[in-house]
Amino acid sequence: MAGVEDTAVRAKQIPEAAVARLAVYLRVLSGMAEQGATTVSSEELSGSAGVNSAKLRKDLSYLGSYGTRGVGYEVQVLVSQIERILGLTRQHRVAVIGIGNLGHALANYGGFPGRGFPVEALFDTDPDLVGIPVGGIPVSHLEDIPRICSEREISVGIIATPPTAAQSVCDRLVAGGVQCILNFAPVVLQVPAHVEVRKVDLAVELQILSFHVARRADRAGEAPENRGTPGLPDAGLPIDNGGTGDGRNSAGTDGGLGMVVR
Amino acid sequence: MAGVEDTAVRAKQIPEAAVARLAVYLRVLSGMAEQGATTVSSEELSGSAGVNSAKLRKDLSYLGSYGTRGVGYEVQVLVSQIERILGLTRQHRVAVIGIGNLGHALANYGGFPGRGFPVEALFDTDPDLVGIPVGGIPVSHLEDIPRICSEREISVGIIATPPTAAQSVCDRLVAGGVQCILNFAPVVLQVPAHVEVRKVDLAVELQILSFHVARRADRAGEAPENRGTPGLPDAGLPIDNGGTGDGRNSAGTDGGLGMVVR
DNA sequence: GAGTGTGAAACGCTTCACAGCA
DNA sequence: TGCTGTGAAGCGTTTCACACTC
Repeated sequence: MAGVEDTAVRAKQIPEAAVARLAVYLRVLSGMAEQGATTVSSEELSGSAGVNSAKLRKDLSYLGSYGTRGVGYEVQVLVSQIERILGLTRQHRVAVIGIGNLGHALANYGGFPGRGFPVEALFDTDPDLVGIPVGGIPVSHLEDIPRICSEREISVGIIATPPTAAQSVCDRLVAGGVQCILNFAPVVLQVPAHVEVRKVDLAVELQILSFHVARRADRAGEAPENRGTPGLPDAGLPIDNGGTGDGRNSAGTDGGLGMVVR
Repeated sequence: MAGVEDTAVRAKQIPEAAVARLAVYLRVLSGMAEQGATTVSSEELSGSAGVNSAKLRKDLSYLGSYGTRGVGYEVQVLVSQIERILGLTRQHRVAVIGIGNLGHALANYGGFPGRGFPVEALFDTDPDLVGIPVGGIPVSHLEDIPRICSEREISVGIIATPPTAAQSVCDRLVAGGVQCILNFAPVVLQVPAHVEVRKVDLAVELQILSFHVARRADRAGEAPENRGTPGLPDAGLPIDNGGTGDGRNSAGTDGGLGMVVR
């Protein structure tokens, strides 16, 4: 597989972490361009993007050398180069599966970020929804996922169903030729190697935050800087973990964020 | 800051990456417990969580030694230990700011994942919304964020507003004593050091996926396995961890999902 | 002088492989 | 025998510091 001959040799294998940041730089740069800026320094751009300048320069260096020493970078040039690397010069048709609260929000975008991610198909199981247009696109049934995705050349699937439905939806997306999946359901999806999955998990995010609060509380012994408001350590009630049972969730209808609660 | 700080006295300093996975293990374990499982091996648990067993064992070792050689781990014990480490034994009151599509979805949870994250306040600027209850809680005006958060002892703020409002909302949350912020708006927030921020950015996620598709297309020169009709190697095995309640989420549109578009 | 581009050091996370205990 | 717990090796990412260019 070596092949590397593609584009001029430059496939240097950009670190995954850098790819995520490039997307952020792109947004900041677009904002700057809109306000008329034509050049930026690494210091300036990194400040707005929330990283340090060394990291920013390293990241940009993966694109090639597009800066001018003593001056900075040309905003337009960076925008184009980042779009090129991220593959944003072509369209990626999107399908949203699970038209609950979250799915609705996604479908209503109409067309995603600037350019590049038009929503072209919606799916749900609910008979009351099938056939009805949401954000201009009629909702289809889950069973038609393979056919429709194939016909419309969908390349990205966004799963916003309850967790129990997620794997089967995923399988159908794969059968329909979808290569990328953004999964909002709290389940670890099983996919063939050629499919890329990214997961967004609200519960996990909240729990990570919780961890940090807890850590902070521990070492709060003598934190000098406090913010005026009291705060109260709030001892916290134990939530009786004993029971554990929590069971919840079942599949709802609303295909929504994954938690079911009700 | 280079300083050594009080070198870890008690805290073994669990790697950030491990913390995120612990939350996943917790969900899987809760599901197993619900189905009556009392013990698991690292092989089993890691399989369901989508990681390899060595990593799982290493992660669990940060909690202490709770396994039994030759046997495995007791599900209940792991659940309790992970909850302890993640600080889930106490409540973290949540406020949602920006009641658009996404905000609504979040507010309607009613109470978050299983236990621990009750939504106690909602905010928006829209006069038509202020005063109206959503998911049982009346919407308040952004101006009251500091007072209300302080009164209700909110510790987590979820920002689901349009990007332009995000920083000012953030400042008010900080003024109200909020320590953790989950940001759905596509902006890099500026916060004091004692506040923890996590960001969920739909646009970035899609662009990362786009990058991978592009890379893949490049080296598709002679990929033997193509997707013809992918038949799927059958991925499906039962994961069924589904059950546990937790949740998920994300994105919002109007409120912010983040992409700006032009 | 100002600011980029980058090798090399430092750091943190992951993987390996095996000792140790039930 | 079976599986956990963990030191140590391996790797990817971040940071440093400075040569180089405008």
